[in-house]
Amino acid sequence: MGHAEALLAQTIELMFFAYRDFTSDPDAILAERGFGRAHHRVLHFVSRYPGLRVADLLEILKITKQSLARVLKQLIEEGFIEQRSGPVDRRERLLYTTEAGSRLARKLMEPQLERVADALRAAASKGGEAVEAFLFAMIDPAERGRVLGLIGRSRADVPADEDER
Amino acid sequence: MGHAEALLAQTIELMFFAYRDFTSDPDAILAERGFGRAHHRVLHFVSRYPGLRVADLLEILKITKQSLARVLKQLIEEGFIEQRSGPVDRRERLLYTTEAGSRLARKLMEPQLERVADALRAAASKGGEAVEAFLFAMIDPAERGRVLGLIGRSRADVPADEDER
DNA sequence: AAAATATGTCAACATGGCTGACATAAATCG
DNA sequence: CGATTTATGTCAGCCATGTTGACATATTTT
Repeated sequence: MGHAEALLAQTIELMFFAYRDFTSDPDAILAERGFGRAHHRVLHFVSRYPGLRVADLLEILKITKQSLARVLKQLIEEGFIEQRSGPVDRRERLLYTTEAGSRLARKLMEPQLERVADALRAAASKGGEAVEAFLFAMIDPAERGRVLGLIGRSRADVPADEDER
Repeated sequence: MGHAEALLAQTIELMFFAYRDFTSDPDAILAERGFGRAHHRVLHFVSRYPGLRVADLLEILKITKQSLARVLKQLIEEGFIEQRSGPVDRRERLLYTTEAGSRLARKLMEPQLERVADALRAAASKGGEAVEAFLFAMIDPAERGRVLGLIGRSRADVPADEDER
């Protein structure tokens, strides 16, 4: 594996780690309510884009109607999302969050906002290295040493000045 | 939601889209062999970090021993990964890819390498906007219009000059 | 010799993907 | 108008992959 490719492979791994930790905060909150990550995704997009149709959600999430129906049904039954018929095309069911839904969506997004804000701040000054710095900073602070330790095992040119910020 | 926060929320969504598509290429290859994403993760890390212990994998993947054992067992039985006892501590089982395992890991990584390389190229010149450009470029080209269309619905300051590269 | 550690294994369960078939209502087309 | 297409819902059932908790074994450490 060449030098350039090793850098790319590292970025692949940073993607994994960043996403792993990016989802961990909301997961913890969801578990308290008996919801899962699938509920979060639906609630998030409906909250951010009110009036979304079922078909829109299917395209966004890239899941099947059945998978979506399961979680959407629960969110509706438990009063987090409500539907209205499309004013022009009455076959469409437009999705909106209820007051409770908005609150939960907000609560779930909060730790992610903070994580992303921190990561962007860490990446801002870095110019060309902005991306790696960003993804690295997305990883739990407590986990960064471990990730560096692992990544450092395969190669030399790790952003070692980046640790434990 | 303030202006700055809307930008952050967009980045959260880009993280989702980028990861969604980042995993889609290997998923398709894995499906042919009856493997899933979990197999990929194990194979990838063992391939990149030969001699990894089971405990290391557990920490990296943040899954339980049982979840790991299931897929690891299959990878070993089907001849993609082999174990050797630790030379110093014989309780440890050090994991290595076989020749077939290396080939598969390589094949799975290839589309991701390409995607990341493209995305980094797209982000390189962008300075402060490097991160968004990177994540955006991680999304399937065919999907970018849809994502822009969606994201454009909530806000104005979208990187609209970024589309269909 | 006892305790701690690394790993494996079992049973059981939950979530969230999937397929394929079929139903309904509404819109659109010829 | 009648036929077709579209948007959505729903059912049964399957599979992958996450979970817990208990327990077994070999090996190392104390």
